[in-house]
Amino acid sequence: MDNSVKPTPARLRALPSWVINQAALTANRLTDRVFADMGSRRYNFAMLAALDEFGPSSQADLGRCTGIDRSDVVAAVSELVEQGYLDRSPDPTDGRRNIVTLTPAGKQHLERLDAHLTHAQSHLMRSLSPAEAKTVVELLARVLDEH
Amino acid sequence: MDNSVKPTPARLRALPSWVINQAALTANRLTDRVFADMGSRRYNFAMLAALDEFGPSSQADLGRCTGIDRSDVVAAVSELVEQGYLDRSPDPTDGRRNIVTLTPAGKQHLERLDAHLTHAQSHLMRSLSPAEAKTVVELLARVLDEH
DNA sequence: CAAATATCAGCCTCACTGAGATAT
DNA sequence: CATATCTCAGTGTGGCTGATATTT
Repeated sequence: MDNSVKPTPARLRALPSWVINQAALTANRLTDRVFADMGSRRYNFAMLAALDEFGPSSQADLGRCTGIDRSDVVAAVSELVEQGYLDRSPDPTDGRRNIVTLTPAGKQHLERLDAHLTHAQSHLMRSLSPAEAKTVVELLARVLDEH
Repeated sequence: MDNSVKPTPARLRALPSWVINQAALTANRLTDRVFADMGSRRYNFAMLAALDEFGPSSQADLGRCTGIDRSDVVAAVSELVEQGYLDRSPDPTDGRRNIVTLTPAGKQHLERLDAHLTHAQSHLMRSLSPAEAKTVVELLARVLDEH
């Protein structure tokens, strides 16, 4: 055994799954701090973003388009309703559903979060050119589309 | 509210942290299943890979080069010792340290894991050309180097 | 009847913190 | 004395499962 400083093992560095996971850890550390500073969470932001883009939706739809589990959607929506950022009411045309709606305060909160998040992204990707950052997003998006 | 199938919100699709995190979830689902099938875990593989590449090491060194927390290294090494894949013995030259060594069975196990992992990687990245997959790994590696 | 929705209770792993005992 | 290592106990979250009640 020697005492020299050791780099990341080559077997790990060459493994897409490992590199992607380490990058996700770094990304989550940065963004979760932003969310915590603003009294929110990743899932909450995803709910707000979906409702802003698609308008009032059922919880099941919210879960499907964000990839968040049905059970976690319940918790995130409940928290956002308590904070006054969402309204939740039964769907008059389908008794199984709730209709979730973005409030004006929710829209404001979304924009605040978005601004801070944008800043965190450029910090995260600061070692890449804008074109390279775009490449990463596009290639990973293609990976996601196939799974 | 409409009932059409909704895609991922644009605000999320454009967020590097979100895309990277979703890719990591996909990658971890695939690899963790491989590990589970072979009675192992991500952290265990990282320990084996580091010891194979650098030779006998202290637990602190293992944690540093893999990015795994000191406390989780203890657990992973203990499990691997129980399975007969590692030896752990006190460092005669430094009473604070353990020297962790890969056993022949551990080396064998590493190679088995590696083979199955390689297969899982090509499944994960199947929508990208080899060159594109390499690009993703290289760009994300640069992101990691800066954090 | 089968399928979809919302909710709840609980699980497991990962990532991490803090503190202690020991050694340098 | 300050620093480094190993260990243990415990925390929090994220992601997920299973069951239930209700409705379509």
